[in-house]
Amino acid sequence: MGKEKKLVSEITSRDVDFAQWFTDICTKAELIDYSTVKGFTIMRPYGQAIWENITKSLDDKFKKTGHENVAMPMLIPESLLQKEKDHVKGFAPEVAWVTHGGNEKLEERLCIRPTSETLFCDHWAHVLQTYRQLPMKYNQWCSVVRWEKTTRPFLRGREFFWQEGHTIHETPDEAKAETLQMLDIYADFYEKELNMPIIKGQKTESEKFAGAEATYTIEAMMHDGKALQSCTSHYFGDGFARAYEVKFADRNNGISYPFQTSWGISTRSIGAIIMSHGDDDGLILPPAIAPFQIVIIPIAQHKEGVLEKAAELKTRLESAYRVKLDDSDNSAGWKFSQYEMKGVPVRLEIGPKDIENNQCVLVRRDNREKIVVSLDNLLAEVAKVLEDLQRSIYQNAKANLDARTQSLNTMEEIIAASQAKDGFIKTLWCGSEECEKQMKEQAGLSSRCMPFGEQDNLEGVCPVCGKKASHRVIWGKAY
RNA sequence: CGGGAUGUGGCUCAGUUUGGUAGAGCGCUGCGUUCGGGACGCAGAGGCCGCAAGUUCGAAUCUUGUCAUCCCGACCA
Repeated sequence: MGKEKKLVSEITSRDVDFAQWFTDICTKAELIDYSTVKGFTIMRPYGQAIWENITKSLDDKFKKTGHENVAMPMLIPESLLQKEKDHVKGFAPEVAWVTHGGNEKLEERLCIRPTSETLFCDHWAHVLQTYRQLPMKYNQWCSVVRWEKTTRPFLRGREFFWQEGHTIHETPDEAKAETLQMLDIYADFYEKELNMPIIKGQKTESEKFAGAEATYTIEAMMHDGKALQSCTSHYFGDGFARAYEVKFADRNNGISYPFQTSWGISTRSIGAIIMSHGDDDGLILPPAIAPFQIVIIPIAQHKEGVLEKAAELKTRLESAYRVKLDDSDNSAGWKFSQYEMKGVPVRLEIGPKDIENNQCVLVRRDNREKIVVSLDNLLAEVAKVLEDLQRSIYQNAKANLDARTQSLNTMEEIIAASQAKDGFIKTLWCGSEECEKQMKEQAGLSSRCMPFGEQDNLEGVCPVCGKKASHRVIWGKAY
Protein backbone atom coordinates (compact mmCIF):
# COMPACT_ATOMS: atom_id res chain seq x y z
CA MET A 1 0.00 0.00 0.00
CA GLY A 2 2.89 2.33 -0.67
CA LYS A 3 2.54 5.66 -2.36
CA GLU A 4 3.58 4.02 -5.60
CA LYS A 5 0.52 1.84 -5.71
CA LYS A 6 -1.40 2.52 -8.83
CA LEU A 7 -4.93 3.36 -7.85
CA VAL A 8 -6.44 3.42 -11.29
CA SER A 9 -5.75 0.08 -12.83
CA GLU A 10 -7.60 0.79 -16.07
CA ILE A 11 -5.07 3.30 -17.29
CA THR A 12 -1.96 2.00 -19.00
CA SER A 13 1.18 3.25 -17.30
CA ARG A 14 2.68 6.32 -18.94
CA ASP A 15 6.16 4.88 -19.13
CA VAL A 16 5.04 1.53 -20.48
CA ASP A 17 3.16 2.83 -23.49
CA PHE A 18 2.72 6.58 -23.81
CA ALA A 19 0.39 6.37 -26.80
CA GLN A 20 -1.89 3.88 -25.09
CA TRP A 21 -1.80 5.91 -21.89
CA PHE A 22 -2.97 8.94 -23.84
CA THR A 23 -5.83 7.08 -25.50
CA ASP A 24 -6.85 5.55 -22.18
CA ILE A 25 -7.14 8.95 -20.60
CA CYS A 26 -9.18 10.32 -23.48
CA THR A 27 -11.78 7.62 -23.07
CA LYS A 28 -11.59 6.75 -19.37
CA ALA A 29 -11.73 10.36 -18.23
CA GLU A 30 -14.80 10.60 -20.48
CA LEU A 31 -13.43 13.34 -22.68
CA ILE A 32 -14.37 11.71 -25.95
CA ASP A 33 -15.94 8.70 -27.55
CA TYR A 34 -15.07 7.34 -30.97
CA SER A 35 -17.77 7.81 -33.58
CA THR A 36 -18.63 5.35 -36.30
CA VAL A 37 -16.80 7.44 -38.89
CA LYS A 38 -13.05 7.02 -38.74
CA GLY A 39 -11.20 10.07 -37.56
CA PHE A 40 -14.27 11.74 -36.12
CA THR A 41 -14.76 11.81 -32.39
CA ILE A 42 -17.60 12.69 -30.12
CA MET A 43 -16.80 15.33 -27.57
CA ARG A 44 -18.44 14.18 -24.35
CA PRO A 45 -19.70 16.62 -21.71
CA TYR A 46 -16.51 16.64 -19.69
CA GLY A 47 -14.30 17.21 -22.73
CA GLN A 48 -16.65 19.81 -24.11
CA ALA A 49 -16.66 21.63 -20.76
CA ILE A 50 -12.88 21.94 -20.96
CA TRP A 51 -13.10 23.22 -24.51
CA GLU A 52 -15.79 25.71 -23.55
CA ASN A 53 -13.60 27.10 -20.80
CA ILE A 54 -10.78 27.49 -23.30
CA THR A 55 -13.06 29.22 -25.78
CA LYS A 56 -14.54 31.55 -23.17
CA SER A 57 -11.16 32.69 -21.98
CA LEU A 58 -9.76 33.25 -25.45
CA ASP A 59 -12.91 34.74 -26.93
CA ASP A 60 -12.80 37.34 -24.19
CA LYS A 61 -9.20 38.20 -25.01
CA PHE A 62 -9.98 38.44 -28.72
CA LYS A 63 -12.85 40.80 -28.09
CA LYS A 64 -10.78 42.94 -25.76
CA THR A 65 -8.27 43.37 -28.55
CA GLY A 66 -10.95 44.54 -30.96
CA HIS A 67 -11.98 41.41 -32.80
CA GLU A 68 -15.51 40.56 -33.85
CA ASN A 69 -17.01 37.11 -34.30
CA VAL A 70 -18.54 36.06 -37.59
CA ALA A 71 -19.80 32.83 -39.14
CA MET A 72 -18.68 31.76 -42.58
CA PRO A 73 -20.19 29.00 -44.74
CA MET A 74 -18.92 25.49 -44.35
CA LEU A 75 -18.56 24.86 -48.09
CA ILE A 76 -16.12 26.35 -50.55
CA PRO A 77 -16.64 26.16 -54.34
CA GLU A 78 -13.67 24.53 -56.02
CA SER A 79 -13.05 27.59 -58.18
CA LEU A 80 -12.76 29.79 -55.11
CA LEU A 81 -10.26 27.47 -53.45
CA GLN A 82 -8.20 27.45 -56.66
CA LYS A 83 -7.40 31.16 -56.72
CA GLU A 84 -4.31 31.14 -54.52
CA LYS A 85 -1.99 28.52 -55.95
CA ASP A 86 0.20 27.71 -52.95
CA HIS A 87 -2.85 27.46 -50.77
CA VAL A 88 -4.55 24.97 -53.11
CA LYS A 89 -1.42 22.91 -53.42
CA GLY A 90 -1.18 22.69 -49.64
CA PHE A 91 -4.78 21.78 -48.91
CA ALA A 92 -6.24 20.11 -52.00
CA PRO A 93 -4.86 16.65 -51.17
CA GLU A 94 -6.70 16.56 -47.89
CA VAL A 95 -10.09 18.14 -48.48
CA ALA A 96 -13.44 16.36 -48.52
CA TRP A 97 -15.72 17.11 -51.45
CA VAL A 98 -19.45 17.52 -51.70
CA THR A 99 -20.53 16.43 -55.17
CA HIS A 100 -24.28 15.99 -54.92
CA GLY A 101 -27.23 17.98 -53.64
CA GLY A 102 -29.92 15.43 -53.00
CA ASN A 103 -29.84 13.28 -56.11
CA GLU A 104 -28.57 16.00 -58.41
CA LYS A 105 -24.92 16.13 -59.29
CA LEU A 106 -23.59 19.63 -58.62
CA GLU A 107 -22.32 21.78 -61.50
CA GLU A 108 -19.27 22.56 -59.44
CA ARG A 109 -18.13 20.48 -56.52
CA LEU A 110 -17.78 22.09 -53.12
CA CYS A 111 -15.14 21.32 -50.56
CA ILE A 112 -15.79 21.26 -46.87
CA ARG A 113 -13.61 24.03 -45.45
CA PRO A 114 -10.18 22.86 -44.36
CA THR A 115 -9.62 26.49 -43.25
CA SER A 116 -11.43 29.63 -44.30
CA GLU A 117 -8.95 32.11 -45.78
CA THR A 118 -10.61 31.86 -49.17
CA LEU A 119 -14.08 32.50 -47.75
CA PHE A 120 -12.95 35.54 -45.83
CA CYS A 121 -11.21 36.92 -48.88
CA ASP A 122 -14.25 36.35 -51.04
CA HIS A 123 -16.37 38.20 -48.52
CA TRP A 124 -13.93 41.08 -48.15
CA ALA A 125 -13.78 41.46 -51.90
CA HIS A 126 -17.50 42.22 -51.72
CA VAL A 127 -17.60 44.57 -48.78
CA LEU A 128 -14.29 46.40 -48.63
CA GLN A 129 -14.27 49.76 -50.34
CA THR A 130 -12.23 52.29 -48.44
CA TYR A 131 -9.30 52.50 -46.07
CA ARG A 132 -11.76 53.92 -43.54
CA GLN A 133 -13.16 50.39 -43.08
CA LEU A 134 -9.77 49.02 -42.11
CA PRO A 135 -8.72 47.14 -40.16
CA MET A 136 -11.31 44.39 -40.25
CA LYS A 137 -10.57 42.02 -37.42
CA TYR A 138 -12.75 38.93 -37.56
CA ASN A 139 -12.81 35.60 -35.82
CA GLN A 140 -14.94 32.50 -35.99
CA TRP A 141 -15.36 29.42 -33.82
CA CYS A 142 -16.10 26.45 -36.02
CA SER A 143 -14.95 23.06 -37.12
CA VAL A 144 -12.98 22.22 -40.22
CA VAL A 145 -12.38 18.99 -42.13
CA ARG A 146 -9.10 17.63 -43.39
CA TRP A 147 -9.02 14.07 -44.64
CA GLU A 148 -6.07 12.86 -42.61
CA LYS A 149 -4.81 9.34 -43.12
CA THR A 150 -3.85 8.58 -39.58
CA THR A 151 -5.89 10.02 -36.76
CA ARG A 152 -5.70 10.31 -32.99
CA PRO A 153 -8.08 11.88 -30.51
CA PHE A 154 -7.43 15.61 -30.12
CA LEU A 155 -4.09 15.51 -31.92
CA ARG A 156 -5.19 14.69 -35.41
CA GLY A 157 -8.78 14.22 -36.44
CA ARG A 158 -10.52 14.49 -39.77
CA GLU A 159 -12.76 17.08 -38.21
CA PHE A 160 -11.52 19.35 -35.49
CA PHE A 161 -12.93 22.31 -33.66
CA TRP A 162 -11.00 25.49 -33.52
CA GLN A 163 -11.04 29.22 -33.74
CA GLU A 164 -9.72 30.99 -36.81
CA GLY A 165 -9.03 34.69 -36.70
CA HIS A 166 -8.73 36.59 -39.98
CA THR A 167 -7.81 40.21 -40.29
CA ILE A 168 -6.96 42.73 -42.99
CA HIS A 169 -5.01 45.91 -42.48
CA GLU A 170 -3.97 49.00 -44.33
CA THR A 171 -0.24 48.53 -43.87
CA PRO A 172 2.20 45.64 -43.60
CA ASP A 173 3.46 46.87 -40.26
CA GLU A 174 0.01 46.89 -38.78
CA ALA A 175 -0.67 43.38 -40.04
CA LYS A 176 2.68 42.11 -38.76
CA ALA A 177 1.97 43.64 -35.37
CA GLU A 178 -1.40 41.90 -35.32
CA THR A 179 0.23 38.56 -36.15
CA LEU A 180 2.63 38.88 -33.26
CA GLN A 181 0.05 40.27 -30.87
CA MET A 182 -2.12 37.20 -31.36
CA LEU A 183 0.86 34.90 -30.94
CA ASP A 184 1.52 36.62 -27.62
CA ILE A 185 -2.06 36.18 -26.52
CA TYR A 186 -1.79 32.47 -27.20
CA ALA A 187 1.56 32.25 -25.48
CA ASP A 188 0.24 34.01 -22.44
CA PHE A 189 -2.78 31.75 -22.36
CA TYR A 190 -0.62 28.64 -22.54
CA GLU A 191 1.73 29.82 -19.83
CA LYS A 192 -0.69 31.36 -17.38
CA GLU A 193 -3.88 29.40 -17.86
CA LEU A 194 -2.79 26.04 -19.21
CA ASN A 195 0.32 26.22 -17.03
CA MET A 196 2.58 25.04 -19.83
CA PRO A 197 5.99 26.41 -20.74
CA ILE A 198 6.18 27.13 -24.47
CA ILE A 199 8.59 28.29 -27.11
CA LYS A 200 7.67 31.06 -29.51
CA GLY A 201 9.29 31.17 -32.88
CA GLN A 202 9.00 31.33 -36.62
CA LYS A 203 8.47 28.39 -38.92
CA THR A 204 10.96 27.68 -41.67
CA GLU A 205 9.96 28.06 -45.33
CA SER A 206 9.12 24.41 -45.72
CA GLU A 207 7.01 24.25 -42.58
CA LYS A 208 5.03 27.43 -43.01
CA PHE A 209 1.34 27.64 -43.85
CA ALA A 210 0.32 27.19 -47.48
CA GLY A 211 0.15 30.69 -48.93
CA ALA A 212 1.66 32.55 -45.98
CA GLU A 213 4.58 34.91 -46.10
CA ALA A 214 5.55 34.06 -42.52
CA THR A 215 4.18 31.58 -39.99
CA TYR A 216 4.76 31.98 -36.28
CA THR A 217 4.22 29.13 -33.91
CA ILE A 218 4.07 28.08 -30.34
CA GLU A 219 5.78 24.79 -29.69
CA ALA A 220 5.26 22.87 -26.51
CA MET A 221 6.98 19.74 -25.33
CA MET A 222 4.99 16.77 -24.22
CA HIS A 223 6.01 14.52 -21.35
CA ASP A 224 7.52 11.98 -23.74
CA GLY A 225 9.74 14.60 -25.35
CA LYS A 226 7.80 15.04 -28.56
CA ALA A 227 6.82 18.46 -29.81
CA LEU A 228 3.29 19.66 -30.24
CA GLN A 229 2.61 22.62 -32.47
CA SER A 230 0.14 24.30 -30.19
CA CYS A 231 -1.11 27.14 -32.34
CA THR A 232 -0.01 29.28 -35.25
CA SER A 233 -0.27 32.87 -36.38
CA HIS A 234 0.32 33.79 -40.01
CA TYR A 235 1.26 36.91 -41.87
CA PHE A 236 0.10 36.82 -45.48
CA GLY A 237 1.33 40.06 -46.90
CA ASP A 238 -1.05 40.96 -49.71
CA GLY A 239 -0.76 37.67 -51.57
CA PHE A 240 -4.28 36.45 -50.90
CA ALA A 241 -5.70 39.93 -51.35
CA ARG A 242 -4.23 40.12 -54.85
CA ALA A 243 -5.35 36.59 -55.74
CA TYR A 244 -8.89 37.27 -54.56
CA GLU A 245 -8.98 40.89 -55.65
CA VAL A 246 -9.62 42.35 -52.25
CA LYS A 247 -9.05 46.06 -52.89
CA PHE A 248 -9.78 49.41 -51.35
CA ALA A 249 -9.50 53.09 -52.10
CA ASP A 250 -6.47 54.27 -50.14
CA ARG A 251 -5.68 57.62 -48.56
CA ASN A 252 -4.41 58.97 -51.88
CA ASN A 253 -7.50 57.84 -53.72
CA GLY A 254 -5.50 55.07 -55.36
CA ILE A 255 -6.34 51.35 -55.36
CA SER A 256 -4.50 49.28 -52.74
CA TYR A 257 -4.53 45.73 -51.48
CA PRO A 258 -4.86 45.13 -47.74
CA PHE A 259 -2.35 43.12 -45.71
CA GLN A 260 -3.71 40.06 -44.06
CA THR A 261 -3.26 37.74 -41.07
CA SER A 262 -4.81 34.57 -39.72
CA TRP A 263 -4.31 32.71 -36.48
CA GLY A 264 -5.84 29.71 -34.79
CA ILE A 265 -5.93 27.39 -31.83
CA SER A 266 -7.75 24.08 -31.83
CA THR A 267 -8.97 21.29 -29.60
CA ARG A 268 -5.48 19.96 -29.99
CA SER A 269 -4.71 22.16 -27.00
CA ILE A 270 -6.62 19.63 -24.91
CA GLY A 271 -4.20 16.98 -26.13
CA ALA A 272 -1.39 19.23 -25.00
CA ILE A 273 -2.88 19.55 -21.54
CA ILE A 274 -3.22 15.79 -21.22
CA MET A 275 0.30 15.04 -22.40
CA SER A 276 1.96 17.81 -20.40
CA HIS A 277 0.38 17.38 -17.02
CA GLY A 278 -1.24 13.95 -16.80
CA ASP A 279 0.15 11.07 -14.78
CA ASP A 280 -0.47 7.36 -14.31
CA ASP A 281 -3.69 7.98 -12.44
CA GLY A 282 -5.17 10.17 -15.12
CA LEU A 283 -5.59 13.79 -16.03
CA ILE A 284 -4.32 16.74 -14.09
CA LEU A 285 -6.24 19.81 -15.19
CA PRO A 286 -5.05 23.39 -14.92
CA PRO A 287 -7.57 25.14 -12.65
CA ALA A 288 -8.26 27.85 -15.21
CA ILE A 289 -9.93 25.44 -17.59
CA ALA A 290 -11.05 22.58 -15.33
CA PRO A 291 -14.82 22.01 -15.63
CA PHE A 292 -14.82 22.10 -11.86
CA GLN A 293 -11.85 23.09 -9.77
CA ILE A 294 -13.10 21.49 -6.60
CA VAL A 295 -15.00 18.28 -6.04
CA ILE A 296 -16.61 17.79 -2.68
CA ILE A 297 -16.80 14.20 -1.45
CA PRO A 298 -18.98 13.71 1.59
CA ILE A 299 -17.74 10.91 3.83
CA ALA A 300 -20.32 8.65 5.46
CA GLN A 301 -22.90 10.80 3.77
CA HIS A 302 -25.86 8.86 5.21
CA LYS A 303 -24.96 10.16 8.65
CA GLU A 304 -26.84 13.06 10.13
CA GLY A 305 -25.70 16.45 8.91
CA VAL A 306 -22.96 15.42 6.49
CA LEU A 307 -24.75 16.19 3.23
CA GLU A 308 -26.11 19.42 4.64
CA LYS A 309 -22.62 20.52 5.59
CA ALA A 310 -21.27 19.49 2.20
CA ALA A 311 -23.95 21.50 0.44
CA GLU A 312 -23.20 24.47 2.63
CA LEU A 313 -19.51 24.32 1.71
CA LYS A 314 -20.45 24.06 -1.93
CA THR A 315 -22.47 27.25 -1.69
CA ARG A 316 -19.62 29.05 0.01
CA LEU A 317 -17.04 27.93 -2.54
CA GLU A 318 -19.26 28.66 -5.51
CA SER A 319 -18.82 32.34 -4.89
CA ALA A 320 -15.33 32.01 -6.29
CA TYR A 321 -14.97 28.59 -7.95
CA ARG A 322 -16.59 25.98 -10.12
CA VAL A 323 -17.57 23.26 -7.66
CA LYS A 324 -19.12 19.82 -7.90
CA LEU A 325 -20.63 17.94 -5.00
CA ASP A 326 -20.80 14.20 -5.58
CA ASP A 327 -23.51 12.81 -3.34
CA SER A 328 -24.02 9.72 -5.48
CA ASP A 329 -24.24 6.29 -3.92
CA ASN A 330 -20.75 5.26 -4.93
CA SER A 331 -18.20 4.57 -2.22
CA ALA A 332 -15.84 7.33 -1.16
CA GLY A 333 -12.86 5.38 -2.48
CA TRP A 334 -14.47 5.01 -5.86
CA LYS A 335 -15.11 8.73 -6.01
CA PHE A 336 -11.52 9.52 -5.07
CA SER A 337 -10.24 7.49 -8.00
CA GLN A 338 -12.88 8.75 -10.37
CA TYR A 339 -12.04 12.41 -9.89
CA GLU A 340 -8.34 11.76 -9.91
CA MET A 341 -8.80 10.16 -13.29
CA LYS A 342 -10.69 13.26 -14.39
CA GLY A 343 -7.99 15.54 -13.11
CA VAL A 344 -10.01 17.71 -10.75
CA PRO A 345 -7.38 19.97 -9.15
CA VAL A 346 -8.66 19.89 -5.57
CA ARG A 347 -10.72 17.37 -3.67
CA LEU A 348 -12.50 18.39 -0.52
CA GLU A 349 -13.42 15.63 1.95
CA ILE A 350 -15.96 16.37 4.64
CA GLY A 351 -17.12 13.74 7.15
CA PRO A 352 -18.55 13.46 10.64
CA LYS A 353 -15.14 13.80 12.31
CA ASP A 354 -14.40 16.94 10.36
CA ILE A 355 -17.71 18.50 11.20
CA GLU A 356 -17.06 17.85 14.86
CA ASN A 357 -13.74 19.69 14.56
CA ASN A 358 -14.97 22.47 12.25
CA GLN A 359 -12.55 21.37 9.55
CA CYS A 360 -12.27 19.58 6.22
CA VAL A 361 -9.55 17.83 4.26
CA LEU A 362 -8.19 19.25 1.01
CA VAL A 363 -6.30 16.92 -1.32
CA ARG A 364 -4.23 18.25 -4.19
CA ARG A 365 -4.47 16.27 -7.39
CA ASP A 366 -0.89 16.81 -8.49
CA ASN A 367 0.97 15.47 -5.43
CA ARG A 368 -1.93 14.05 -3.38
CA GLU A 369 -0.93 16.11 -0.38
CA LYS A 370 -3.65 16.05 2.27
CA ILE A 371 -4.20 19.30 4.08
CA VAL A 372 -6.51 19.64 7.06
CA VAL A 373 -7.99 23.11 7.07
CA SER A 374 -10.31 24.96 9.40
CA LEU A 375 -13.64 25.81 7.83
CA ASP A 376 -13.12 29.37 9.01
CA ASN A 377 -10.46 30.12 6.42
CA LEU A 378 -11.55 27.65 3.75
CA LEU A 379 -11.60 30.07 0.83
CA ALA A 380 -8.15 31.43 1.55
CA GLU A 381 -6.73 27.91 1.90
CA VAL A 382 -8.30 26.75 -1.34
CA ALA A 383 -6.91 29.78 -3.13
CA LYS A 384 -3.46 29.02 -1.80
CA VAL A 385 -3.62 25.36 -2.81
CA LEU A 386 -4.84 26.16 -6.31
CA GLU A 387 -2.16 28.76 -6.82
CA ASP A 388 0.50 26.43 -5.63
CA LEU A 389 -0.76 23.62 -7.81
CA GLN A 390 -0.59 25.82 -10.88
CA ARG A 391 2.95 26.83 -10.12
CA SER A 392 3.90 23.27 -9.41
CA ILE A 393 2.51 21.69 -12.58
CA TYR A 394 4.09 24.46 -14.61
CA GLN A 395 7.44 23.80 -13.03
CA ASN A 396 7.19 20.07 -13.62
CA ALA A 397 6.53 20.67 -17.29
CA LYS A 398 9.35 23.21 -17.38
CA ALA A 399 11.75 20.76 -15.79
CA ASN A 400 10.87 18.22 -18.47
CA LEU A 401 11.38 20.80 -21.21
CA ASP A 402 14.75 21.85 -19.81
CA ALA A 403 15.93 18.31 -19.23
CA ARG A 404 15.11 17.37 -22.80
CA THR A 405 16.52 20.41 -24.55
CA GLN A 406 20.12 20.57 -25.66
CA SER A 407 22.29 22.67 -27.95
CA LEU A 408 24.50 20.67 -30.27
CA ASN A 409 26.98 21.39 -33.05
CA THR A 410 27.78 18.30 -35.07
CA MET A 411 25.70 15.70 -36.88
CA GLU A 412 27.33 12.90 -34.86
CA GLU A 413 26.13 14.47 -31.63
CA ILE A 414 22.70 15.19 -33.06
CA ILE A 415 22.13 11.69 -34.36
CA ALA A 416 23.33 10.16 -31.10
CA ALA A 417 21.16 12.50 -29.05
CA SER A 418 18.03 11.92 -31.09
CA GLN A 419 18.48 8.18 -30.78
CA ALA A 420 19.06 8.39 -27.03
CA LYS A 421 15.83 10.18 -26.19
CA ASP A 422 13.16 12.42 -27.68
CA GLY A 423 13.45 16.11 -27.04
CA PHE A 424 14.43 19.44 -28.54
CA ILE A 425 17.78 19.89 -30.19
CA LYS A 426 18.99 23.40 -30.89
CA THR A 427 21.48 23.96 -33.65
CA LEU A 428 22.68 26.57 -36.07
CA TRP A 429 21.35 26.26 -39.59
CA CYS A 430 22.29 27.61 -42.98
CA GLY A 431 18.70 28.17 -44.07
CA SER A 432 18.57 25.64 -46.88
CA GLU A 433 15.68 23.29 -47.37
CA GLU A 434 18.06 20.56 -48.43
CA CYS A 435 19.68 20.56 -44.99
CA GLU A 436 16.27 20.32 -43.37
CA LYS A 437 15.60 17.28 -45.51
CA GLN A 438 18.90 15.77 -44.48
CA MET A 439 18.12 16.35 -40.83
CA LYS A 440 14.92 14.38 -41.31
CA GLU A 441 16.64 11.55 -43.10
CA GLN A 442 19.71 11.26 -40.93
CA ALA A 443 18.38 12.12 -37.51
CA GLY A 444 14.62 11.76 -37.93
CA LEU A 445 14.08 15.33 -36.82
CA SER A 446 11.92 18.08 -38.29
CA SER A 447 12.38 21.76 -37.68
CA ARG A 448 9.97 23.00 -35.04
CA CYS A 449 10.79 26.67 -35.20
CA MET A 450 13.42 29.37 -35.22
CA PRO A 451 12.99 30.56 -31.65
CA PHE A 452 12.53 34.24 -30.92
CA GLY A 453 15.31 35.95 -29.01
CA GLU A 454 17.91 33.43 -30.09
CA GLN A 455 18.74 34.67 -33.55
CA ASP A 456 21.80 36.67 -32.52
CA ASN A 457 25.31 35.29 -32.09
CA LEU A 458 25.07 33.08 -35.12
CA GLU A 459 28.82 32.56 -35.34
CA GLY A 460 29.39 29.05 -36.61
CA VAL A 461 28.26 26.64 -39.26
CA CYS A 462 25.28 24.51 -40.21
CA PRO A 463 25.89 21.01 -38.81
CA VAL A 464 24.55 19.42 -41.98
CA CYS A 465 26.45 21.17 -44.78
CA GLY A 466 29.15 23.09 -42.89
CA LYS A 467 28.25 26.39 -44.50
CA LYS A 468 27.92 29.61 -42.56
CA ALA A 469 24.85 29.67 -40.34
CA SER A 470 22.05 32.19 -40.72
CA HIS A 471 19.54 30.96 -38.16
CA ARG A 472 19.20 28.99 -34.97
CA VAL A 473 16.63 26.20 -35.18
CA ILE A 474 14.92 23.89 -32.72
CA TRP A 475 14.52 20.39 -34.05
CA GLY A 476 12.35 17.62 -32.70
CA LYS A 477 9.89 14.87 -33.37
CA ALA A 478 6.40 16.21 -33.72
CA TYR A 479 2.91 14.92 -33.06
C1' C B 1 -0.68 4.69 -49.57
C1' G B 2 2.80 0.18 -48.16
C1' G B 3 3.76 -3.77 -43.82
C1' G B 4 1.38 -6.39 -39.60
C1' A B 5 -2.85 -7.65 -36.54
C1' U B 6 -7.96 -7.90 -35.02
C1' G B 7 -13.58 -8.02 -35.57
C1' U B 8 -18.07 -12.63 -30.35
C1' G B 9 -23.51 -8.67 -24.85
C1' G B 10 -21.84 -1.65 -23.10
C1' C B 11 -16.20 -2.92 -22.14
C1' U B 12 -11.99 -6.65 -21.91
C1' C B 13 -11.73 -11.27 -23.75
C1' A B 14 -12.41 -17.12 -23.91
C1' G B 15 -14.54 -20.51 -27.45
C1' U B 16 -12.33 -21.36 -33.90
C1' U B 17 -6.94 -26.01 -34.32
C1' U B 18 -10.93 -31.06 -34.27
C1' G B 19 -18.30 -27.81 -37.37
C1' G B 20 -23.35 -29.85 -33.27
C1' U B 21 -26.72 -23.90 -32.29
C1' A B 22 -22.61 -19.08 -27.07
C1' G B 23 -19.49 -18.30 -22.02
C1' A B 24 -16.52 -15.48 -18.12
C1' G B 25 -15.02 -11.02 -15.63
C1' C B 26 -16.21 -6.02 -15.34
C1' G B 27 -20.22 -2.70 -16.23
C1' C B 28 -25.74 -2.16 -16.14
C1' U B 29 -31.08 -2.74 -13.44
C1' G B 30 -33.80 -3.80 -8.60
C1' C B 31 -33.67 -4.61 -3.21
C1' G B 32 -30.82 -4.69 1.25
C1' U B 33 -26.34 -3.97 4.08
C1' U B 34 -22.10 -0.54 3.54
C1' C B 35 -19.29 4.35 3.18
C1' G B 36 -11.97 8.43 5.80
C1' G B 37 -8.52 5.08 -0.87
C1' G B 38 -11.90 1.68 -6.47
C1' A B 39 -17.43 -2.43 -0.69
C1' C B 40 -20.67 -6.85 -0.35
C1' G B 41 -25.03 -10.22 -0.73
C1' C B 42 -29.30 -11.81 -3.36
C1' A B 43 -32.29 -11.38 -7.75
C1' G B 44 -32.30 -9.81 -12.97
C1' A B 45 -31.67 -7.70 -18.12
C1' G B 46 -28.60 -7.96 -22.27
C1' G B 47 -25.37 -11.27 -28.07
C1' C B 48 -29.22 -13.97 -34.97
C1' C B 49 -20.63 -14.18 -33.06
C1' G B 50 -18.60 -7.15 -38.52
C1' C B 51 -21.33 -7.92 -43.31
C1' A B 52 -22.37 -11.01 -47.81
C1' A B 53 -22.13 -15.26 -50.58
C1' G B 54 -20.57 -20.47 -50.56
C1' U B 55 -19.54 -25.74 -48.58
C1' U B 56 -22.57 -28.86 -45.14
C1' C B 57 -28.06 -32.42 -42.44
C1' G B 58 -25.85 -28.53 -39.38
C1' A B 59 -21.16 -22.73 -39.46
C1' A B 60 -18.88 -18.06 -34.25
C1' U B 61 -15.76 -22.28 -36.08
C1' C B 62 -14.22 -24.20 -42.98
C1' U B 63 -13.87 -21.27 -48.12
C1' U B 64 -14.25 -16.73 -50.94
C1' G B 65 -15.33 -11.78 -51.06
C1' U B 66 -16.20 -7.30 -48.58
C1' C B 67 -16.26 -3.55 -44.78
C1' A B 68 -14.27 -1.58 -40.44
C1' U B 69 -10.83 -0.76 -36.56
C1' C B 70 -5.90 -0.83 -34.25
C1' C B 71 -0.36 -0.80 -34.46
C1' C B 72 4.29 0.35 -37.39
C1' G B 73 6.18 3.40 -41.60
C1' A B 74 5.54 7.69 -45.71
C1' C B 75 2.21 12.67 -45.48
C1' C B 76 -0.15 16.44 -42.07
C1' A B 77 -3.61 22.09 -37.10
